[in-house]
Amino acid sequence: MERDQQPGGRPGRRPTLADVAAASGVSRALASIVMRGAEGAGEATRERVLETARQLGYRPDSRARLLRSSRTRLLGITFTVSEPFHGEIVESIYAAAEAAGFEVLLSAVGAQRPEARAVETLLDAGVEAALMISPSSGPADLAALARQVPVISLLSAAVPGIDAVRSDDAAGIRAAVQHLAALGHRDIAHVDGGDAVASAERRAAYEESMREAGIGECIRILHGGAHEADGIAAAGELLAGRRPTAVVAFNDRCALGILEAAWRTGLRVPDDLSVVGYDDSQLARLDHVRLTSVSQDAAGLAEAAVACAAARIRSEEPDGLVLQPALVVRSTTGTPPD
Amino acid sequence: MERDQQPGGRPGRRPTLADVAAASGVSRALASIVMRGAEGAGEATRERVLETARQLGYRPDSRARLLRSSRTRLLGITFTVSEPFHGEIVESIYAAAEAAGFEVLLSAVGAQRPEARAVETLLDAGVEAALMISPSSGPADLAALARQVPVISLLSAAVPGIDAVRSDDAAGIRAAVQHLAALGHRDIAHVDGGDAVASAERRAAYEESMREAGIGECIRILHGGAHEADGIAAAGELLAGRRPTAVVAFNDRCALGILEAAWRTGLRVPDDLSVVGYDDSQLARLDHVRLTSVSQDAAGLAEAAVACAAARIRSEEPDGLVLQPALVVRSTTGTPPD
DNA sequence: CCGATGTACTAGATCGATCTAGAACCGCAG
DNA sequence: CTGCGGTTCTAGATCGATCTAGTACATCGG
Repeated sequence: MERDQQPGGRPGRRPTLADVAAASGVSRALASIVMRGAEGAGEATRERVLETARQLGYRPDSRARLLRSSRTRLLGITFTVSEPFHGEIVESIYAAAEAAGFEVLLSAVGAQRPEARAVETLLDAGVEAALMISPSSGPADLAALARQVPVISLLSAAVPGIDAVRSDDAAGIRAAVQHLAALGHRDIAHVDGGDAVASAERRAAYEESMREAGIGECIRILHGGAHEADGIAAAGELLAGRRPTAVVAFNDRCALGILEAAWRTGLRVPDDLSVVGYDDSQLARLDHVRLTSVSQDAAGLAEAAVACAAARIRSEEPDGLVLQPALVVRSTTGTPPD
Repeated sequence: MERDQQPGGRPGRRPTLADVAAASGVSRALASIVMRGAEGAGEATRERVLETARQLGYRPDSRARLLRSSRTRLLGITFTVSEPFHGEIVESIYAAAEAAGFEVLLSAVGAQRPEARAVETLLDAGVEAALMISPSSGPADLAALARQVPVISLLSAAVPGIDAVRSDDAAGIRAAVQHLAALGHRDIAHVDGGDAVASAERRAAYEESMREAGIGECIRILHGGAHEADGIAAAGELLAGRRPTAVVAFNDRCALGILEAAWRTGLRVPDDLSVVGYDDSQLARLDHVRLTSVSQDAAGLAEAAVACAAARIRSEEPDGLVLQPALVVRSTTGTPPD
C-alpha cells in the first residue's frame, strides 16, 4: 500500500502549514489565520489558501497546535470499557464537549489497565481537566491528582476537594418506591448494590421512602451487587420464601438478573412481580427487556460535567452538580397480583 | 481548588524539561537524555537529574515529544461504545500495543458520532496507523483513508486494499456444528445475522458443515440479527412449530435472545434445547449464562492487529491475518432429548 | 609531550503550529 | 504631497521536547 506523494511537498510526509503557505504564495502566519478562520485576511487570498489546502489534503497537526497555544482545550475521560452505562455517558460527553469547544481524549480502565495508569496517559497528553466516570481510586489518590488538574468525578459520591457530578440517588429511589406504592404494592423489596459505591445511600433512601409511604413494616433488603449474577443470587433467596410483589434493584444489570431468574422460574413480569432498575441504560431500553428504570440522564450528567470542567478551568466555582433523576416507566411494573 | 505552585518555576504552569535542567544545573539536552534513559550521561548526574525531576513533579509533555520525533508511535482505534465485544478488544489492544512500544488513542463511534469523524480525530492527532473495529464506512471511504495512513480493520470481511484481521468464521461455525452433531443432534437450526457484516459467510459455513456432517436435509435457517431482540424474534418462530434440538446463533447477543425466549417459554437449556453463540464475549461468560460459544480470542485478534499495524508502519507485508477460533463449551449445550 | 580515542556534556536547529509586533499598501482628508 | 487610520500581510519568537554537531576533558599509547 503506497501512501500519497504530496505534490510539491516532501515525499511521504503529510503536508504542513508551511507547504500550504508556499503553494499559495503567502506567509505561514497568514495561512494560519485563514485555517483558523481568524480575521485579518483578504477574501480573495482566503479562498485561494483554502483551495490549495484542500488540494494538498492539508490537515492541521493537533499536537503542534496544542503545543503552542497554552489552552489545549482538551478534556480527558476515564471510563470502564465493560460498563455499558459508561459508554452512554462517554457518547454524551463527546456531544457536550464539542458544543463547548473542547476536544475529548478517552482513556479506558479495565482489568489489565488500572485507573492510575489511565489517568497518567491523560496528564501526559496535557488535558485541561479530567472527567472520571465511577472513579475507583481512593480519596488520597484523587486528591493528589486534583492538585495537578481539575478533576470531576461522575456517578460517585462526593469526595472532599474534587467535584462530583451525580444524580440525586435518594430522589430516584423515592420515585421508584412511590411509583410502586401508587400501583398498590406494599411488599416492595430492595436488592442493594453490595459494596458498590452508591449502594449505602440508595439503601437508606429505600428505607426512608418505604416509611414515608406508610409501609415501613414491609422493608426487606437483600444483599446484591452491581452485576447480573448478583441479581440472580438475590432473586434465588427472594423468590424462595414469602415473595414480595415488587423489587427495586440497585441498578439495571442487577435488575436484569432478577428478571431472568423470574422468567426461568416461570413468573410473569409484571403480573406476578414488578421490577424497577436504576440507570435507564441501553440494557433497560432493549425491546425484550423494557425495564422500568430510574433514568440517570446520561446527557444531562455529561453536560453538567463538561460545564463543571469548563468552570474549573476558568477558575470559577461550578454549580448544578446534582441532577434530578426521572423514573421511566416501561413494561416491568404493573399492579400487584391480588 | 489550588493548583500546585512549582517551586522555582513559573507559577501555575507544569514544570518543563528546561525547568528540570536549570534546577539541576545541566543543559536541556542532557536532561532529555536522562529522562529518555538514553546513554551518554554520567551516573552521578543521571541520579541528580532524576531526583530533581521527581521533586518538581516533572512529566514529559507528550505533545512536544511527539511533535519533534517523526515517529509518534501512536496507534488509533475506532470502536463502538455500545458493543461489549469491542470493549474487550480495546482492552486487549492496550496490552498488545504497550508490549510493542505503542501508545493507544481511542476514538469512539456512536449514534451521535459517525465513524468518519472518529477517524478524523485520529488523523489529526498523528496516529501512525488506524485500527478500526467493525468499520461501518464503505469500501471507497476506507480506501481513501488508507491512502493517508495504514488501516487495519478488525472483525470485518476483507476489503481490497486494506488489511483485515479476523478469525476464520467458517471454521468457527463448523466447530459449533460438529460439536452439536457429535453430541447426537441432527435438527440443528441457524439463526443468522440478517444484514450484519459476517452474516452471509457464517450462513454458508453452516450449510456446508451440515452437509459435511451428513445432515444436510435438516438445514434450517432463520432470519436473525446482531442483537438480543433479533434472537427473541427468531426464537418465536423457531420454538413455535417443529422445534429443533439445537441452535447455532449468529453471535452471543443473538444467542442470549434465544436463551431468554427459551427460558420464558419454560424450556430447559440444554435439556430441551442446546444453544451455541459466537464471540465468547463477557456476556457468554457471565455466571448465569455460561453460553457455549465460538471464541474469537480478543487477545489474539488484538495482538495480530497490532503486529499487522507495526508491519505496515515498517512498510512490510503483514501476515497472520486470519486466526483460528476455538469453541468454548459451557452449559448451554448437551445431548438432545430422546 | 603529542595526538588519538572515548566519555560527559552543551549550543542551536528543528518539529508544525500560534502569536506578537510591525511593515506595506490602500484610500482619503488637509 | 503629506499624514493618518485601517486593512492585509510578513518576519521572527515561541511552545516543550528531540536530535545533530561539536566542545571540553579525561585517559592512554607511542
